[in-house]
Order: sequence, then structure tokens, then C-alpha cells
Amino acid sequence: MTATVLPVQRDLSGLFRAALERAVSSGALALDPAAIPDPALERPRLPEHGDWATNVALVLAKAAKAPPRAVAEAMVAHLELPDWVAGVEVAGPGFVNVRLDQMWFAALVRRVLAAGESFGTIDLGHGERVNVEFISANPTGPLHVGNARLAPMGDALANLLTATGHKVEREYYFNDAGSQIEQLGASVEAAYLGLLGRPAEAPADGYKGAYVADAAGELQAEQGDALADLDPDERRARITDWAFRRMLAGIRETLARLGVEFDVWFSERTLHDTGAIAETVDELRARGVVEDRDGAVWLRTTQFGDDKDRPLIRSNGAPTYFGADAAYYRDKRRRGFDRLIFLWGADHHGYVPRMRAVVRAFGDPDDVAEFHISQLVSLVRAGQPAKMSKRAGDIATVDDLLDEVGKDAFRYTMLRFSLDAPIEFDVEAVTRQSLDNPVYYVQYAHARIASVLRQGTGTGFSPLPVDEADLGLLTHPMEAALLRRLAAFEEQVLTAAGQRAPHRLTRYAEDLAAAFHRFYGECRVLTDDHALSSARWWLVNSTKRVLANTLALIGVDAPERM
RNA sequence: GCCUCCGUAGCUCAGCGGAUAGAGCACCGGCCUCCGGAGCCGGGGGCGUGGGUUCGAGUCCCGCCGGGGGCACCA
Repeated sequence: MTATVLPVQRDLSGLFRAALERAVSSGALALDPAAIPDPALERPRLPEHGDWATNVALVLAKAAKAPPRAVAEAMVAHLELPDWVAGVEVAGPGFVNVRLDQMWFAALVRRVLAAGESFGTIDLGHGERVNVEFISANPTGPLHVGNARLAPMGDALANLLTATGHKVEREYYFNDAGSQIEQLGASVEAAYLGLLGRPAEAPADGYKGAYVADAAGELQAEQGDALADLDPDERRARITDWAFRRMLAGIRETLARLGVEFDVWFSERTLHDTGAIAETVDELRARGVVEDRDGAVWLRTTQFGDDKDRPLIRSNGAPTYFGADAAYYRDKRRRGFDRLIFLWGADHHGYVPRMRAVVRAFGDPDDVAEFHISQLVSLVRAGQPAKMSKRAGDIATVDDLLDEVGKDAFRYTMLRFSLDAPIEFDVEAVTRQSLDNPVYYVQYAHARIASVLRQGTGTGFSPLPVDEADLGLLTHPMEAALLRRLAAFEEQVLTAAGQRAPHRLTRYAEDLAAAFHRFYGECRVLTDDHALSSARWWLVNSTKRVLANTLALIGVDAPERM
């Protein structure tokens, strides 16, 4: 349910509440005045049902011991309508539909143009500090599409939270301490020695992708054979460190191409090096939720809803990955965040209960941390499944995809679907059908408006100033439909932010673009009628603005030409 | 076996407990003397299944069926 937070919703809700109170005090309704709720305002699905509707009569029918329609009639009879409401009507089983006056839409257009880039922002968060952690793929190879699905998603979510009044930081957590990194080092080392014609055996479960050979080639170009004759331990350590940095830099380059920038790159190793893990264990021990068993240190996560306890420290004294994650959680909280959002891939699914347990083990309320799991992206080439394992060799990297489809199509395609829906990304299809991709449909609407505006300016059209133009002329059905779509933007931002569902924005963008294209087919902007053309000029200007703001939230360009 | 996500049009997916369930693709048929045809208009077709909650269920709860993912002192 959409929270009643928009000014227009609050105003209408207040009107209906006042009407109910008057109906009760006049005896028209038999209700306890204290039982009158704040009427909820929602969008009717059908345009014929007006701009807003309240179901309050259906909700109150039982308490009022009257049929819903009778409650609605009594309420409406006691309504005092402001001039910006054109009318209300009781409909269906007892809904009260509200039709806004044309002057409300005229004010909307002026509000869009006055607010500009900030149209659609609304302060719900009151500066709440939110950390959004996403991707966090281990730097053992290039980013692949599975991980990269979360790049536009996390970035757009961060944009949405910023737009709704939160103070947001984007964070990437990378594992630079584990055996996977050592495997990477060993793999690159073997490839490097191989290039030099030295005997070298690639680790059996090492990484085999072409990028390993590429990295080895770069290393050779950089260092020649200088590393070959080092002490094996030092050579391994130096190559591992070099390879890890190389991979991390590659990931950052890829993310830069995607238009994603992180505020914080967090190294797992620092948790080990600074003693944070040991401190975390101590703190949890002090809270009485840790137990020593079989030489290992366990967090009693079962006490907090997990199905089995989890070790923080192995019996050999080394921290587990989970131990590091507990320390990482503690670190984020100590940095002062009010809320932590984790966007994880499907493979981390089983990890959620134990991390929830960590939240509770620290005595934090559940809603401090949100864990969102994205379903898989399966990559398909010409109908054939493509392997995505970094170890398997045949990987399709995000860079490859970006070369083929570009940043905007990539981001938009990944953002069109709910996190809960698996995506089948057919490279062939996205490439071949790129002209039919919805992203172009939306961008085309923006470019088309820009073209109209250029045309007008180029031919010397000079609209009346927006405050003088008669926006009441915008009464054509296509104009009315377009105004309705514009009016929906703010609630779309609220809903998308509140539900952590950026994909709603792409659907909205398509609706808005469609409303514009239909308008465009029926209504000429530049005509001999100066008053009408002026009104339409500001209408398409505000449409362009809202399209641009929507695309900005999802990180897609709004082109003037294409 | 346990946990979890999903099941809506031929395909890919939207759908905030509300009224007559939508879009794109595909298919068929129309629309450029006029601001960009990357567009517009029309057509056919759908909520896996059985209960429950509710004034009202595609939406919430339980079962069943079907599919994806996850189950480590791995990372």
C-alpha cells in the first residue's frame, strides 16, 4: 500500500476526515468519532474512476452498521470541496472517486518546471544514514553479468534513497584475504612462468579464463622475467598481490563504464589486520552469545532464528568468512549508519539467516539491516546457455556486453525486472533487437521533445511565460492522459524507494513515454494558435523534465538527439 | 530432507489487499503533403491447483504440483 504522504493525498485525506466528522456530529453516521481513521487515498486503475479514490467507506461500513455506499453518500454529503477538486462521486461497492480540477494540473506543470532536477524528491528519510552494499564480487577475475546485475540495481536504489531524503553511501566489500585470492595468484604465476618457458603446473582448481593468460602477459610485459628467479614464496606473494590489484582495477574500470561509483571500497584484510575480528568475538562473548566447542569459537545463531550455530573462529585459530562478516557488520554500525542494505546474489541466499542472527546478537533491531537477494542472470548466446563460471574459462564479461549493447541498454535491461525474477539475458537478442529495446523507446521520447523544442526555437516561436500561459487549455484526452502520467511521478519515486524496487521506474518511464508518443500523434505543439501552442510548449517541457529525472534515477542518459 | 525465490498472454516480464489484470516481443491488419515512423491505431489470446482469512485475493496464510537457487570449521 502506498503510504499517504504526498501533499495531495494528505489534503484529500483531511477533507474526507472532516466530512466524516461532520457526518457523525450531524447524526448522519452512527460512529464513534475516535474510530474515524485517516482515509487512505489510492490511484484508481481506470481513468474513468478519476484521479484519486478512497476506500474509507468500505472500511467503516461494519462499524457504522450501514452499507458501504450509504457511508460514502453520507460522507460526500458533508464534504466541503476546495476549488482544485473538480468533483467526487460514489462508485462501485462504495469507493469515493475524486477528480482533480484542471487548475491542479496547471499547477503541477508549473511545479515541475520550477523544481527542475529536484522534481520528485521528497524528504522521507530526514537525513537517515544508509549504507548500500552491492556487487562485492571477489576480485579474482573480471565482473560477470551475474554480479553486474546488482550494479545498476544498487546504484539506482542509492539514487532513490537519496531522492527520498536519506544520506547514502555506496560500498563495495572485497575479499583480499582468502584462498580464492591465493588461487588467483597461483594461476597467474603458472601462466607467467609458462610464457617464459619455465616448467610450471597450473593449480588443479585454479582459474582458467583467458583473463589469467592476459594478466600473465601484462605481467611479463611489465616485469620481463624479473620475477621468475625469485624465491618461490616471495614470487608467489608478489604475483598474488599484483594479480589481485590488477583484477580490482579492472573491476573499477568496468564499473566506471557502467557509471557506478562507490564511496567506500572495503577490504576484508583490514578486518584481520586491525584486530577487528578479535574485538568482535570479544564483544559477542561479553554479550553471552558465544561458545567454545571442539576448539572453535561459535556464535549461537540458533538463539536468533538460525537453524544451526556458526563458527566465528576455526579450531586452527583462523577466522571464518562468517567471522569476518560479523566484524564487517559491527564496523558498519560503528561508522554510524542507521540502516544497512545488503544486495546479494542468489548464491548468498542461505547466508541471510545467520546474518540476521548477527544483527540480533549485537542487540540491534531487525530493521537496521535489510538483505535483498537477486535471482540469477543466465546468459544466453543464440539460444545456447553460456557458461559464466570464472573458473570454467568460457566467461562472458560485462566488458564484452558493454561493447555490444552499451551502458544504457545494459543498465536498463537489468533494471526492467524485479530482483525476485531471474533474468535470461540473451546477448544475441539484445544486440539484434537493440532498436526495439524499451530503453530506446523512452530515450526517443526525450529526444523527440528536444527536437520539437529546437524546431520551435529555430522558427522563432516565443511562448507566453509559463505563469501567463493558459494551461487550462490542455483538455484534449491525450493531454489529460499525459498530465495524469506526470502527476504519478512523485508517488512512483516513493513506491520504488520504499519497496526497494528500482525496476518500477523503468515501467513508469515506458508509460510516460507512451503517453507522450500518443499525445504527439494527436496534438501538434507548434500551431497558429499561440495560446494553445504556449500551453503545449510547457506541457512537453515538463514531460521532458520528468523523463530526464526518471532516467537520471536509473542512471540512463536522456539524449537531446539520437 | 530443510530454507528460499518463482509459476500471470505463444515468449520475456509488470501488477501498492480494491472496481473491467497490463506492457514489450512475436503474429495479423491499418497510418507518413504537416513539429523525428526508433512512432501511432486496431486484432486475437492469461492469474498452476485445493483450501483459508477478508466487505473485497493475481496480491496475505496453509497444503499440493512444477521450476530455479542455497544447504560446509569453503570462499
